[in-house]
Amino acid sequence: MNLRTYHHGDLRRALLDAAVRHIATDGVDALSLRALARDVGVTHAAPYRHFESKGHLLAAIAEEGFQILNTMVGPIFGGGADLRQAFRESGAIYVRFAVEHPGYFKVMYGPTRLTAGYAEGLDSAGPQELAKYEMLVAPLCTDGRSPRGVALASWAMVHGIAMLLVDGRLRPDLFGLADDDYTGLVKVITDSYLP
Amino acid sequence: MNLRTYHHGDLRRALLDAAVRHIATDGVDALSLRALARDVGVTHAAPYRHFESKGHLLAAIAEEGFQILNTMVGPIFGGGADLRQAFRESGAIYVRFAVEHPGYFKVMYGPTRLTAGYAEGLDSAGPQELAKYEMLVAPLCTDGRSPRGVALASWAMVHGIAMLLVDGRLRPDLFGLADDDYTGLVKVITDSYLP
DNA sequence: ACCTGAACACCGTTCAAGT
DNA sequence: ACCTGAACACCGTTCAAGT
Repeated sequence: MNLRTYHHGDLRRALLDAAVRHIATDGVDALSLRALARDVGVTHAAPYRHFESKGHLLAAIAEEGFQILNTMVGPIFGGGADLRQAFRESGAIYVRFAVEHPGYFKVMYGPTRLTAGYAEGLDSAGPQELAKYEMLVAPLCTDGRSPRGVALASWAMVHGIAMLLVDGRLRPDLFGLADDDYTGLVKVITDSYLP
Repeated sequence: MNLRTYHHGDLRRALLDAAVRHIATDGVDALSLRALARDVGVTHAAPYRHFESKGHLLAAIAEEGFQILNTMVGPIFGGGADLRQAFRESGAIYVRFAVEHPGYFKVMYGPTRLTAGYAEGLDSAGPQELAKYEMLVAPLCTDGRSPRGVALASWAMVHGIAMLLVDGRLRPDLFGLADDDYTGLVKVITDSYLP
């Protein structure tokens, strides 16, 4: 928040932070590079010294978001923790990330056209996550169910909840829960379905 | 597609159709009222005789979309059809609607800010669907599972699949299926989870 | 190396004026 | 009743010029 060091120093960082903040409240399609530049105290052309285009800025945000999500989910499966429990917890963390970092989530899982093609590997971000999930869940599938099917079903379920929450289309109080009790929401669905 | 009758006749209809077509291919945030007017062969100010704003245009599209979806899902649960089977089928239809009418789906389930506040009842479109689902699924919950939980879990799952497909983030060929075999994808998850 | 200022081709929206 | 044309305040992007 030290605005003075931003202008000379790390304009790139300042732009990324401001963008994430704007997107969290107003959505990604309302983002304006010019407004961003104004907020950071710089001319509307200055951002182009750090990002080739608006799309490249968004791609950089998506990349950071996936890194953050990975560092949140990674430790869950580490060590000798109960795999069944870890699997449930990973879903809650996915939703928690979405709700607590909507500025990242909306870019990561918005329309692919926003980010794909502007940075390496973002196009396959979905399939990659799915493959990871599949390997993790495989040991739980002792009853003949396909690991890939279970991975897809649980990813879709958790992703659906996250999307509906972030878009303001689902509120925990519909289930008699506190407004910020998204973990409770996740428990509602895991109690119905997850292995 | 009779362009001559559009100009005098039903500009409103022409604008809605053109918008759905544009959104299907380019996404909702790339939609331009001026480009729409150009496509239909009319001045950029003409749409304002039929819609108060871009938001009202989008809200009208969302309303139409929910009507279409309802007429597709409604008959599934009618009559004495097997409820279990109907429940599975309704999920496939939700996904089919999304994939075959992405121009509608992207507006209906895009950021609420796009449509909420521009037309009656759109704000609660999500919760309404959930309540309907809950009533339909209740008779299936003979094992003590909460109908609301089952409704949420299955809605989220199916919605997640639809979102990932429409955003181009999930392709059926990841599962050895044909590129347009979204029904197969739905079967993959129902075989893992649905009651 | 990094930022500015003017410029270009676009937007959404408004409004007087035309038929 | 419905559409036009000019106008306003915005965009994203480019580029010569400044330090």
